[in-house]
Amino acid sequence: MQVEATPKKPYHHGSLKEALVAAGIEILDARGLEALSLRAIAAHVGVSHTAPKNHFGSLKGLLTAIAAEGFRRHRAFMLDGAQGDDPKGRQYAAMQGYIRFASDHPQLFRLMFSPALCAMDDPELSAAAADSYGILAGIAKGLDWDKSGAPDADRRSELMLWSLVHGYAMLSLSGSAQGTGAVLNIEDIMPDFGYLPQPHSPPTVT
Amino acid sequence: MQVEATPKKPYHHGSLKEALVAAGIEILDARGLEALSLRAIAAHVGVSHTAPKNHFGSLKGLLTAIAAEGFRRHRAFMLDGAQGDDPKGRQYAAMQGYIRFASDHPQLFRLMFSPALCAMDDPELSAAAADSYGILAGIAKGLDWDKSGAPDADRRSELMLWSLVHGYAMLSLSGSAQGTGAVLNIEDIMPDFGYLPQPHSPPTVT
DNA sequence: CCTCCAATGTTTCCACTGGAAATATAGATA
DNA sequence: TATCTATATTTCCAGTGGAAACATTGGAGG
Repeated sequence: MQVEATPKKPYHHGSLKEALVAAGIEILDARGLEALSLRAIAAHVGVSHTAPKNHFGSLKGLLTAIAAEGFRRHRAFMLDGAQGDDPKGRQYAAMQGYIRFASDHPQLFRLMFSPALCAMDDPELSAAAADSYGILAGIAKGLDWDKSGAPDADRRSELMLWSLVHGYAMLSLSGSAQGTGAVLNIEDIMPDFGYLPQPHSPPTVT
Repeated sequence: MQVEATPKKPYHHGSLKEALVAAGIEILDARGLEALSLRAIAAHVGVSHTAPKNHFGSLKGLLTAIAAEGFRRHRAFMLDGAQGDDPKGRQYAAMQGYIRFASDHPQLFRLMFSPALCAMDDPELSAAAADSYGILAGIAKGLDWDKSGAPDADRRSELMLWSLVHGYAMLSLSGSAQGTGAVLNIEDIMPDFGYLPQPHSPPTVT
């Protein structure tokens, strides 16, 4: 080897872990789940396909980290616009954020709930998921849907709300629901929610 | 296992199409989605891995046919036990059947709603899915959840019910819901459904 | 009856995948 | 300075789905 005209690329990337997760989400949004191969992600960062193993162990480990980041952004979507004075307005914005995240990042959303692709029991992933769920649980408490007075009424209200919203999002992504292509709206499944907030732009998630 | 006692295996299978779908569902139930390869299905039937192409075009075509059969069995689960006199009892049994199918055949259920794996616009698949959805729509009409009097109130009631049940099933399969491992119960998300039918055995689906 | 044809399977190949193992590099530490 | 360790590369391998050429068979027409 003789002349190295171009400045040499450092052997060590420096922040490969974060770069791989970011690259994965980019590929996911741009080319979908089928394009999300270990080699594709590595190439996107300019690294060999075995480099991720040092940081994530396996492809599943990397996908798990991507899903965890997905939950953090998911949470950001729910919090976005949910900062007003009106409690009901905040609830509406959060629920709408849940749905909007699913329709804006369908592939990432599916990954986040695919136990075949990521390790659901991973500490980082379950922590991020729990943070996201916490917002939803707060809203459910406000709604007070299960009036049975049972000791687990709160938990059941949460589960009802979560099932309703999650099912709506999933069915839309599956192309099974009739509203395919249309903009998802929380009022489609909660007509008595009865609150129309101002339109807003997506949150800036880094 | 199709152990044939006769010495000579015929060159032509005779009913490869049906056999492949059946084999696919068996593998799905026994070893999960990751084991469901074209080669595995073909080997299970005792045929080369390129034979399915004549009948299904590609792996996606085969998976689509498997999903369609899944919807037919899904419908059978909802109809099972929904033959009594009491309308509310029939409704309960059908909803519980929806959930029971998901927990009995989680991998098949996921496949049925995975647009990345099967062609949702396939005529056979969408017809089977529509048949299944029809039962749910009938129940929604009976519930009359959307009392807004809007012209699309029926469709919205259907969507609400479907979202609720589907979301509950999906979250449980994802391992995200708290009731992981527990037997799914429709009353967990519909506490006011207020009807407890007799226990029954799964339907015999062929 | 025979011939040819179209349907159905097989063989062989190829590009691609994730992972294992040995090796190279470079920053940190003694 | 010498080594150690984390990080990244290279090379290999079994497995995947699909394309293409070939083989087998049952059936439709002469």
